[in-house]
Amino acid sequence: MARATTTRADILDSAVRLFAAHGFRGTSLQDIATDAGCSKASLLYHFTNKDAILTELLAPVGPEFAELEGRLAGLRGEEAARAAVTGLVDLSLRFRLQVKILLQDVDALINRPELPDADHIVERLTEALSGRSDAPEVRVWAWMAMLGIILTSASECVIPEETLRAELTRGALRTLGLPTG
Amino acid sequence: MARATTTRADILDSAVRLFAAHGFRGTSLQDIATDAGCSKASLLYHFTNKDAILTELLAPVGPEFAELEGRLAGLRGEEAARAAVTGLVDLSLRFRLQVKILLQDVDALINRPELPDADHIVERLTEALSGRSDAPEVRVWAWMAMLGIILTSASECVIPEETLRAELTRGALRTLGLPTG
DNA sequence: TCAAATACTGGCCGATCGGTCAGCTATTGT
DNA sequence: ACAATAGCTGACCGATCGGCCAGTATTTGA
Repeated sequence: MARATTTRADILDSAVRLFAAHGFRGTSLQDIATDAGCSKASLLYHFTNKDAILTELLAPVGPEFAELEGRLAGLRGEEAARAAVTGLVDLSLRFRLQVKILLQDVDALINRPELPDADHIVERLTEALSGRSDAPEVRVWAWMAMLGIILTSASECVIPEETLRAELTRGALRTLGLPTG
Repeated sequence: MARATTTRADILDSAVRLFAAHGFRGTSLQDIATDAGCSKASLLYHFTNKDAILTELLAPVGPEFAELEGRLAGLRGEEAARAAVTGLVDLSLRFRLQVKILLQDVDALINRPELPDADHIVERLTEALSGRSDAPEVRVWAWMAMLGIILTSASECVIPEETLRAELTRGALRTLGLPTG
């Protein structure tokens, strides 16, 4: 076997960063190839097509979620909520670039000059963020919120991993009304 | 002036629906023209380019937000939070297709088979959704959450306007820990 | 009645997209 | 030493994209 000067791993590394930065549709095969230092044709030697690259990037997330669900299956109440927070923060940190991909196109649109800086209004909402709800909308709410945390943290990679993990866990627990132990 | 058989309003109506359904990048000028029943060249007679269509669609949102901010400027505490909820729900309903545009690409990616159905995990998070935080992440959190509400409600347009408005307002107030009076 | 202006269109353009293919190169096992 | 093969590439393909333009039809005000 000839030495692989440009490996699959290099391609995946370039792809996940570019997808996270410019979105899936906003990243061309040529962009990835240039970043990885190889030709576009080399990409399609290692992967059947562009979509297969994204598929491989997202593939590990599914089983990890399934495993977390399994760990939560036997738990109830506060213990379950605490384990869910810990597990989700851990997953979000390990797959933070993947999560960023999901939010990239939102980023691109939300930063358009026609749209307002929503901070001032949201500030007032968060002044008294609390309450309880089992309405179906809130599940989407909570899911998007978790993604929102990662969106913020993903661009602050200078923060040490462990510090970030502790901060996120503490913030999530506090927001859920659980003791931050 | 010749009679406008295909007006600017028709084009904008087609565009906002298609952008909301398939995203900005996922909608071509030809798609819009076909839906509006005119030629692609006619689009570019009424609008300087594709981006100008999106710009015009998003344009009214900014001033409305600014006006809401002005109304909130003199308020404090619970009164401010309540007015913010009412105003945001109202804005979200009036511009629900615009908001859907922002979330469309998230939709496309989040429904990939490699990704898990996050409902089971999020269920446990929402079991005890409460708490309080003034961390900077939470502003993004709250903003994404508000978008999440709309994402859910936008696909349920069969619900009467007033019912939806009341439900959203009540849910938001309850989640903020304010009396739903 | 008739130029002027508006509304609109088919056809075309260059650029870029994802993807294919024949062939080159370097390393491998024998 | 030498096929075999993995890794990689330049060149090219058809499709599609946003955008341009000359030209046509319709309605207008004078």
